[in-house]
Amino acid sequence: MDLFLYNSYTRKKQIFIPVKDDSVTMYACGPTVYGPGHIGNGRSAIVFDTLARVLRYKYKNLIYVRNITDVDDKIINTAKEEKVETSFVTKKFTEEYHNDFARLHVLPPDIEPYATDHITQMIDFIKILIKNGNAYFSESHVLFNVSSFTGYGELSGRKTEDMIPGARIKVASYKKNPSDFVLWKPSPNNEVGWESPWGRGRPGWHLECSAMIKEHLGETIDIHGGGEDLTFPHHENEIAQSVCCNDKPLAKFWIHNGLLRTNKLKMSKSLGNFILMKDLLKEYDGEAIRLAILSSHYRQPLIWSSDLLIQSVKTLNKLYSSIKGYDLEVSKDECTPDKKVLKALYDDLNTPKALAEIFSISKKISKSENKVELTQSLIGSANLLGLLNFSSDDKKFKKTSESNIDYIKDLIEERKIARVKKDYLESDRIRDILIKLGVEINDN
RNA sequence: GGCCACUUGGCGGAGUGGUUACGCAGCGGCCUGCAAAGCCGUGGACGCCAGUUCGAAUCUGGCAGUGGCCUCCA
Repeated sequence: MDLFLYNSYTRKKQIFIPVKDDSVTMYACGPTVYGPGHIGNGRSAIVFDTLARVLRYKYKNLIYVRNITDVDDKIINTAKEEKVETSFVTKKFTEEYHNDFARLHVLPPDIEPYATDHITQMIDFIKILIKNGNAYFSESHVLFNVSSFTGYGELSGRKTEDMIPGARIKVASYKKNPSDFVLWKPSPNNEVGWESPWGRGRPGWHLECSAMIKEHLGETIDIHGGGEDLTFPHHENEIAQSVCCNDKPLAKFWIHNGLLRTNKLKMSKSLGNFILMKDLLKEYDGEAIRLAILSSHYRQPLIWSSDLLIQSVKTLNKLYSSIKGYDLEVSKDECTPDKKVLKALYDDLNTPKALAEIFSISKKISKSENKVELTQSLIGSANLLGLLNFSSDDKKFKKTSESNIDYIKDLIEERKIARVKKDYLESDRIRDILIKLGVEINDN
């Protein structure tokens, strides 16, 4: 079965054929660790994790790289405000991201490079760009000369002359051209920095990805991904740097996930309308959040709401109850994905369609003679989406906070006694309380 | 101003030139002390206006609305 993916670069759905037959390379832009992650960061991680799972299923080898940006002005500013070292900030939030992602059942990437571990590679990268005439030194900065690269703007579909220079950020004096971007910038002695041929300084944002891709995956990779908002300028600049440095295309496929919205507006740190992963995870299980994200196609904008989450919790409970008992008879490696589910996923990661097929298997189980077989197919399919990670005996998918558990257990016990006494008035009263606490009662 | 998306039932959300998507919620039934779950059944939709066509929610054009990007962002 062929895999099709929508390539942002060509704006078409195309058949995916890796550069090397059995080995696939994928790079996704990871977070800048200057603050806690919001659910938009989570969407991106979940989308590329799901794609990685599908690629791993189809191909023998996948090398999936997701970076950590641990040098950046925002990190420096946070450290200043909190009066701590930048390494304290980056360590703290890297850990938070790792925790949040794990609870969303996002598997760790094969390689997770840190920008600060690749300063040498970045300096070498700049040297080549200067030598090739694509970069210049000006007022302690090294800048990429956009006019030296004819392919500039092809990914994002824009021309430099269409853009309004300084529309949001005023044009710096050291730039020859408003579109030029920083490869290296000076650092004062009291800020994080590294020695370089251009003085003590630090790299510009876009450079790390180009340098780390080259280091870990090679000059041309199969898939480069990230949020839609990174298309311009970040990915456009990566292409410019890498193509000019290596004289080869950077990536065969560009994959971008759509942005999350709250009400009408995109969720973003700058607008302040974001929902933190860690806050959401206090109230909902990660699997329900993951289901909520995958219930929409990855390229579509998704309006985030509590209704969506409540629906996901219910749906997940139904899936678990359909395999209740049967899942204990199967081992994970006997579980292979259903053909129709695979077909949906191979069609540009159509997770809503894949979920519809999963529901259809789930519905069949109770009526079927081959309950175990269908359970295997259901679990195998759901696992490919990072769902149904627990056994049906675990109650982890319920929307219940840890602190309530003892109280809930007591209530359930009291209700049992009331029912034995046939005091149904009392048992119904307790059930109402439990329902309000988000606990569903299943008497059989 | 330039460029790019999107618009499907109460809500979420796929897909297709003619036939049930699916999920949640609703309604009717079986089951149950009553519920829930499960099972059976069921109503309800394709932004607006033209065009192409035997037939358009699907293709084409126009319009409207919503959103994104134009050097912070996933």
